[in-house]
Amino acid sequence: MAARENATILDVARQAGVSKSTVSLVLQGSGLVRPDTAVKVRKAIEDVGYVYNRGAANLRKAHSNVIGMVINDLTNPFFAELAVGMERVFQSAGVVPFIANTAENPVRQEEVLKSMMEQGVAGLIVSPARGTAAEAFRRIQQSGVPVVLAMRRLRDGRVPAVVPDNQRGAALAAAHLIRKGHRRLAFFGGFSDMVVCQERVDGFREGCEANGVGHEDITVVEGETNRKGGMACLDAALAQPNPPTAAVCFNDAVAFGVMLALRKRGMEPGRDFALVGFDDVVEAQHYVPALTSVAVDTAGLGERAAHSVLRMIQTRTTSAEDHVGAVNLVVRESCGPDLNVSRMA
Amino acid sequence: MAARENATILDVARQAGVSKSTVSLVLQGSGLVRPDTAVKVRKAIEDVGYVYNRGAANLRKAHSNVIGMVINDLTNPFFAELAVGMERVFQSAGVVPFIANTAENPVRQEEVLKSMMEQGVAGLIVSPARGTAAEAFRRIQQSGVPVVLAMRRLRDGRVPAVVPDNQRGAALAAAHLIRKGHRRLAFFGGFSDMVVCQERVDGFREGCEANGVGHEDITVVEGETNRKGGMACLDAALAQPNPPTAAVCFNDAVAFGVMLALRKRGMEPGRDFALVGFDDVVEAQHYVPALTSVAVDTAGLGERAAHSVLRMIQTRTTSAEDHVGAVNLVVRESCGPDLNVSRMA
DNA sequence: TCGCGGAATTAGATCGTTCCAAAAATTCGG
DNA sequence: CCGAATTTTTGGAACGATCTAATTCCGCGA
Repeated sequence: MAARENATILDVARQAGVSKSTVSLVLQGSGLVRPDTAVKVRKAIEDVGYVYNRGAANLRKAHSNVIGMVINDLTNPFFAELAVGMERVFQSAGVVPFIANTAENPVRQEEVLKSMMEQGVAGLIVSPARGTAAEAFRRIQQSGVPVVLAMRRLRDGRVPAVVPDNQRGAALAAAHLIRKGHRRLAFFGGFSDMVVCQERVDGFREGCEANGVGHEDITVVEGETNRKGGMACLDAALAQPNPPTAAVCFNDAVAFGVMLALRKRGMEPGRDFALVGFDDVVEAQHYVPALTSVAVDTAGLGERAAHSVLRMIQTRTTSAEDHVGAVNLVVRESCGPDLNVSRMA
Repeated sequence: MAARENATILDVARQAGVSKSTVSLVLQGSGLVRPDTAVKVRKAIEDVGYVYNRGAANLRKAHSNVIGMVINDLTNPFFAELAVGMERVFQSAGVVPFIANTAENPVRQEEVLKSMMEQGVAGLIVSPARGTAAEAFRRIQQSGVPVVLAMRRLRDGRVPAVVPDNQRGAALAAAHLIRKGHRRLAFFGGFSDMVVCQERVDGFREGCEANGVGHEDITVVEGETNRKGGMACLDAALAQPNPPTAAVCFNDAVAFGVMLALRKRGMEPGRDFALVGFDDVVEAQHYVPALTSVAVDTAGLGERAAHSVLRMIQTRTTSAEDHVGAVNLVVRESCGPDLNVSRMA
């Protein structure tokens, strides 16, 4: 009755008048125990206020029911959404996801990963911090814990990843801007040491070339992948002799930053400068003007990643296929109406 | 050398040529072991690729180094920020925070809490889902695990909470609108069964009365605490015979929703309808028009809550003082210029 | 050389669970 | 009513750490 300080399986056994083994059996829902005994045990569990000690259990069990989600920036709604997608899958698999934030800091990430390993996670989903070396995961994989990267790939591709089709997305965006009549384009945000960024820039270049915009009319401005970075990019780009009239942004946050910077200069996004974002976060459709963006189905990718780890855990392997998610351009208002038609490709 | 499948303290001991006890001592940084032995052991740890098994350790240790953070809506940037504030504190205390999301669902919350308890958390910080009963925490507190509520208080105040001064915040907001010349005010969003909401509505009423706006000129519209809820609230309010000209919103998300709904009707936020938000999320300053909002120092509250749990863990108590954080009104553009003084209510 | 005291190390019990093999209880056919 | 077959239940040995008390080292003064 009176919930003891820390009741164990033994206390439950005593209370129910059975052996600890029987209690254990009931706990894992084994069909071996007679129904009325099970009922008795469950009642005893209630009565003594027993809480299962997973730590002790994991000592014997092959693997735990926790999966670690290590995310590089929880404050970006984009990643929060990714997390939510994964949670959905895990929940129905009886797995508990523990989320941790690395704040884009590789050192912190190292600590967090260590912690998760110590905690005995069955698998890991990681959206790696900028500057993460593949090395960081070798150890983990070696000890048999499956790792799946989400949203960001590593240069050394030994770690399976679930990512959107960055290249195609950026190409679509570039093509759209050119179709609108723009001839001098820029890519804003990200750093060349991030694989995602490289992919997007590559796609952007590809989209430009394919539509008749040459190397000399392209500017790539590196910068942080948040609002502040976006503002800086715009300033840098407009300071050039022959400034671009439109930009594909590394992500929506950068695009929002660019909008801000434009307004600050008395320019109107969409009319005086065209913008395409990337990720299509919820905010994109609510901004004024609504942001044209490359939609990547974040939650879907999250689910996919979750399924991947689950399968890897089951099959006891640490390798898996990469998965590249489809993207599509959601056209809204941030690229304005078509520029005049007199221009030819 | 070759990292074994799962090296234990014993393997390390063997490798270093000492006993497991010595290794254990080194692991917890005891000064009892001779420095060169410690070095030898640490090398062995590296060599065999040992990972500490916290589950096993917790079996003997008084309490673990994990603290659970249970959050009701991770996709709200507001809560993400709260989480980040807490993490900062925990990190420097050598504690690892595990975050879980309840998606505002009490059932899910129950599961998550159970999981955390099973995992042997040393403490919990919870931003409770709507409709949480104090009952949910009785068990947990009884078994000696400290719980601190963040941002939301429960009706039955047995659980210590760290919350902003909701009442004062709402009063400030109301006063501001009245000072701007508004005479018919509304409160948008939230439900009367949430304590936070009650507090804010109370403060709103108080602010109105104190500034000469009477009961009959006040409308309170309940609704979800997100964009969608905000849109619904505006529609409901404007459908009234003598509609309000300004509103205090339950939070910024609601305010953003109201802005959207206004635009949809061809009305301009700030000019045709004044708005004050609550929470002052980062987006608030970036919207057009920038949102006037009640700033609550989210990260600060997070830190405060974190410190609270830490202290409770140390002193082995499950009770603590509530803490009410200061608020202040950040005036931006969403309330427009002062209305002209000639008009009367 | 011996004994002594403090520093460093260690054996062994223990934490709360799972799993195995074996024991006990039950069912059933003859 | 017996024994075989089957269903339930159970004791005891793990799992990988910590902790306590005991043991071994080591330098040093007598």
